[in-house]
Amino acid sequence: MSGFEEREAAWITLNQTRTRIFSRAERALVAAGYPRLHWYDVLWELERAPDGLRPKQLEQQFLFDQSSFSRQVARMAEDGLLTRHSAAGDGRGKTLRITDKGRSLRRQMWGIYRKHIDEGIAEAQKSGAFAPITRLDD
Amino acid sequence: MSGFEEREAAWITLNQTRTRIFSRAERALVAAGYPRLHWYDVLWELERAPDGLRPKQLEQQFLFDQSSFSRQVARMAEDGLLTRHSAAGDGRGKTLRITDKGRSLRRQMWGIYRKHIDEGIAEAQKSGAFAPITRLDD
DNA sequence: CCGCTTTAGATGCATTTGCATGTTTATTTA
DNA sequence: TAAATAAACATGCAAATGCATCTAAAGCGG
Repeated sequence: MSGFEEREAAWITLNQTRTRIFSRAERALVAAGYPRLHWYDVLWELERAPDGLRPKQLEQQFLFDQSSFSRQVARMAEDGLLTRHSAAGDGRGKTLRITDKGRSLRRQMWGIYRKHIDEGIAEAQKSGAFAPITRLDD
Repeated sequence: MSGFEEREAAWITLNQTRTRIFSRAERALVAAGYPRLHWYDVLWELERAPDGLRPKQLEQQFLFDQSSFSRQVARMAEDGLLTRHSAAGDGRGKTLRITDKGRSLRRQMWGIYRKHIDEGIAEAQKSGAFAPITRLDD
């Protein structure tokens, strides 16, 4: 019953659901003049980390490409959304901290993002998209 | 019980699971000298469509950007993975068809892709990642 | 049949990505 | 502890992306 084909069916619905929600949310954010979701994700993690985070930690968590992320962080710093101090006790690294502007932007983006999450997940439930996943669970 | 916070928790695990599987599969594919997964997706849809598909259909299904997809198709055609005939009965459009080379490549990629799907979904089950989704289901 | 609007797809151009590599600092090993 | 190796970011460059726009073919109202 829990053969490979069910795992693949689960993957397909999982992927479709995530793509649908992600695309809609991004379109809505861009249409409203906000940055994209990978910026949001960084702001959110930094907001939850009072002592800041090292770029390396975020790269690994989000599986970002190191060099792309390095430049993304630079752009976010230029926009005043975060700061880069040199890391205490490690002369190679940086410590990233969110700014008030970053916190404020994240909150505004969340209003839009959340709406699409709620709609998209509800929609997926209704269409039974998660059934294969649920079945895998028992 | 089925409040908004559970939907958001479902979204987070959904997204993490898909990112993990996707990234690992892509890395493995690139490391093995194969194209990325958005090429795979196109090959797969074309393989299941004996009469071919219009680019517009694929764009909408995958929520690809139109211009990016137009060029992706051009690259795939250059590589001999698909053909572009002018569409019967519509002078504006094209009909995309997979080639034998495309079919063969898709099958090879599937060997790698499938492994990561199975491992990733199994891993997500074990860690209880789908519990929030399951709970939303009743 | 003729403009007017819409649709399918391509393309110019600026931005972003990702691989490879560079630079600096930390860590390990001989 | 000096030399070799590894780790954390940054950067050069070629390729990919995405927005705006273009072209050509349908579709449509008169």
